[in-house]
Amino acid sequence: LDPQLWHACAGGMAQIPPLNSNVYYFPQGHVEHAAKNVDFRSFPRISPLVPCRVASIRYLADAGTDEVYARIGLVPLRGGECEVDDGVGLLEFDWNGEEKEKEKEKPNSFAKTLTQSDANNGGGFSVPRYCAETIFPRLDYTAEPPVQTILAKDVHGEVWKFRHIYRGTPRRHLLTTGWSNFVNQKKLLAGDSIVFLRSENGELCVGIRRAKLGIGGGPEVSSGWNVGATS
Amino acid sequence: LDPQLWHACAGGMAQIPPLNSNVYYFPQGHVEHAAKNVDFRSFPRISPLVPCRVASIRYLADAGTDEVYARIGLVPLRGGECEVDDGVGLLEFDWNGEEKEKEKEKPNSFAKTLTQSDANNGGGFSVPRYCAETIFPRLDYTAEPPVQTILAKDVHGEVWKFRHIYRGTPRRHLLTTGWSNFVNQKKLLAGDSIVFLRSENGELCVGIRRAKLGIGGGPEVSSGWNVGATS
DNA sequence: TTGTCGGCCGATCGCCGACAA
DNA sequence: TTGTCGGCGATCGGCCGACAA
Repeated sequence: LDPQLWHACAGGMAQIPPLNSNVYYFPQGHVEHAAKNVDFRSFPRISPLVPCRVASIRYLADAGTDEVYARIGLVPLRGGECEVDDGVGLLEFDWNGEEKEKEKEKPNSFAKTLTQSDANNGGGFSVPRYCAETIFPRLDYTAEPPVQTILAKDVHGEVWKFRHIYRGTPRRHLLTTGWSNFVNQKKLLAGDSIVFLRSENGELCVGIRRAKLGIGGGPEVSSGWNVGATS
Repeated sequence: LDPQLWHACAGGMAQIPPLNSNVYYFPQGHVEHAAKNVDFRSFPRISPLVPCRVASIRYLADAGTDEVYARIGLVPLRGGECEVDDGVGLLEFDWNGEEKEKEKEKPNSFAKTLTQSDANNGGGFSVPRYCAETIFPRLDYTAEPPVQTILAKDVHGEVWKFRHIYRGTPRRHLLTTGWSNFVNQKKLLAGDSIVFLRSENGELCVGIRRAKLGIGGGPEVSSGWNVGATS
């Protein structure tokens, strides 16, 4: 999976530490993410934070939901080499809420949260002008109406086809034919987000972010780690 | 699962030995049914047929495909008690091909292989007259046209609703509303069979037989059991 | 008796501009 | 600029009798 598309899908709040950098590994956070109701009192000898070196990073996407995640290989560090590089050790996703795209100069991706009209069966997708003009291929505005076919690769490399038209009064950009099929196949709902990315080789890519995550995301879980402080 | 419906779905070719009867267990046939390419040369000590007593029988149906199967508990017999009751020891299914319903006096089930028109999307189901008159609830032929609602339980106990009408010139029995939904939900194809059964308590039941079995059914597999004879 | 076909009618899909937030 | 709505034409699902195997 292209790291560029991966980061566009994950959003700016998801930070991945550089390869070979030194980070802290938090077993509690890891286990709370992976499973519920693990009782750490059974493992009293585990250190709450473990200095590690980032040995490998794999950018992945769930085959069913398209949700992106990373598999990071960590090697524990021995005694003296415990200097951690920066404060970005904790892998945490928190891209919910309206995202402010604070890209530097060349924003090559755009995310939009689907409205009811976007997700409604039988409807089209209202393309924000900024997205159509900076991310999509150039449209021939001299035609009447201006129309083109958009091809976009998803995180699995599958290509999706959309009809992109500029019409209506006032004029606006819309995705029509192909859109409802995409919504149905990906099981998108109002509130989910769609990401368009123009990759470095000029290819258009498409990713999604679910409003409701496939796993986890529930209310806080007590792992028994700090029960002494709360009881 | 009702054994009556089970046998109607399995067809007359599927024989199940009586409880507590004595049978031969064939490990080779069993393993060839369960897995492919098991090399029996690794287990040269296994006897090719094992006298057993039938300790339990469970009539089951696959949750996904509705295909019926039986789980038979066998207890190996010691030395002297090896008298096998009859020749029905090998559990084998072979219901393919047009089945001849050679029921004795009270045929309470009927099977039909779906035609292209039956399975075609948007079409109905042409009910053979014999099935409509002997299995279905009595239809009021004085109405114009004669119509009734059919309720039928499948192997999971789920109830399906069909509109049964007697119309056309010449007159014939048809299932219309509800039929295409049944075909789609069960993923039926032309060549598959449908079984209607009137159970002892008068309930109507419906089962299916797939033309292509969910598992197995492929070409012959060499298990290495008799390699000496073939090489 | 029953399998297949074309007709036909109603429901749904999906593209459209109007309008307003 | 863009979200939602009603309109409406095209398509599809599904019920029908005609006809023939």
